[in-house]
Amino acid sequence: MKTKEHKIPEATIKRLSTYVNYLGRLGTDSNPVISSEILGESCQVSPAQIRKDLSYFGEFGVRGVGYDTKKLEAEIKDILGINHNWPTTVVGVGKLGQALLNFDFFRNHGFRIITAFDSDPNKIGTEAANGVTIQSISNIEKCVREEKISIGIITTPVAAAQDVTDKLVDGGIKGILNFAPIKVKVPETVTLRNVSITSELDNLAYLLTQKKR
Amino acid sequence: MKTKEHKIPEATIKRLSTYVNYLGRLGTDSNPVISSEILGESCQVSPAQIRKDLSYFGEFGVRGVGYDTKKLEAEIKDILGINHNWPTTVVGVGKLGQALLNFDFFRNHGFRIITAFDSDPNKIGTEAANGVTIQSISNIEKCVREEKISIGIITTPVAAAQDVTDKLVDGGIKGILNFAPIKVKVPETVTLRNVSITSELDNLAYLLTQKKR
DNA sequence: TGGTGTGAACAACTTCACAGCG
DNA sequence: CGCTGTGAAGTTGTTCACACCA
Repeated sequence: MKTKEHKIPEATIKRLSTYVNYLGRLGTDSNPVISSEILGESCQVSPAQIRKDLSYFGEFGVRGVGYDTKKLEAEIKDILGINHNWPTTVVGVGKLGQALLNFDFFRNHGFRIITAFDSDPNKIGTEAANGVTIQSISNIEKCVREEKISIGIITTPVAAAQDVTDKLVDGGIKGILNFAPIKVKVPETVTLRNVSITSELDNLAYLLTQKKR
Repeated sequence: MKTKEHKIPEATIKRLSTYVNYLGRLGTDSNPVISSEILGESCQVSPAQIRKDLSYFGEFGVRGVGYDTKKLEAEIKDILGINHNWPTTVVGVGKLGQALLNFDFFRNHGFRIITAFDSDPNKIGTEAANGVTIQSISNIEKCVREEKISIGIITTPVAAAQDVTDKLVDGGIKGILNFAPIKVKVPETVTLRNVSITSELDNLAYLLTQKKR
């Protein structure tokens, strides 16, 4: 993979994720080769956009033919870095946390959930899912450091979000995916992404309101 | 509210959601007025961006002073259309569906969850949360039509997603928020938003990989 | 004086159109 | 011939800088 010097649009990364997701679901035997047109139809992206997205990272296709399905999937996984095994933790074992802990996706996409944390004494010590035992929030820093956990997923209530963020950071976490509907603060060295379910709903409400007017 | 003719960037809507979220959490008594600079700090958005975002919809501030906190919150809610009571349903009562059913956010933001659907006979007829009873997937079309449900939230596995989408559409649904990691298809008349948790994780993996290289 | 509102400059992203090559 | 790869054109979104006004 030859990464070119250009800055890559964030939207491109998002789409690469869509592509690899679709390619993975495709029966590779029946579809050994795929064109940007066909892939674009499934992913609802224009063929030109797909080719441009891929061109940031190299030349993966064959002119006049298309892309080798299996090879393309592997290339994109390599680009995204989801062929590693990122040691991951989930902080906050409410319903959303449990949903993530049971989410098949992780196993297939290079994330290995090592541990989970919660503040509820009734949950601590019990098994959350797949052999993952719930530990006390107060162990976060120590555990993140010792187990060399790279990624922390925050699914706590708003009130606890900044506190557990700080603990993860103190333990030396590399990246955080935050589901709590508040923008937590992290030092420059830590990569942060906020997922805002609320803003998705607000956006939907806006679009529906527009249609009415 | 005077909506101007300009097309509004989607990113603007996303930010408005952030602003209103923050304003709602603010003690309005202690902060009757807020400037774009202060608001921007909390929301991690530039002051100019905030003023531009708001300017698409009208003039809400006072020069030399700032914005009336409470009034601004109300204005943005009006813009987004989250001061209505959108009749909403959740399809798929797994862990994620349960998380949403118990999510306080809905009550405060103009979404009223009326019903929930699942295919599991053991769940049908039981109470999911807050007086919401789980019904069979086969009732979707009839129920959506009779209860005039506007918004459907899909939290089923991938395999069921398109099928329940079609049922919602047949019932006359207005908008869909899809959490299943597949791009479902809807007619032009239905507003669709896909939330991709997987792509958020992929994006985080990408950013971490970049940092390493 | 101080913070808003906004046209104009700038930057980022997408689409187009076609050259290039199997 | 057909589909990729890619500069160039077009479009969309953000930042700047300052007029404006309580």
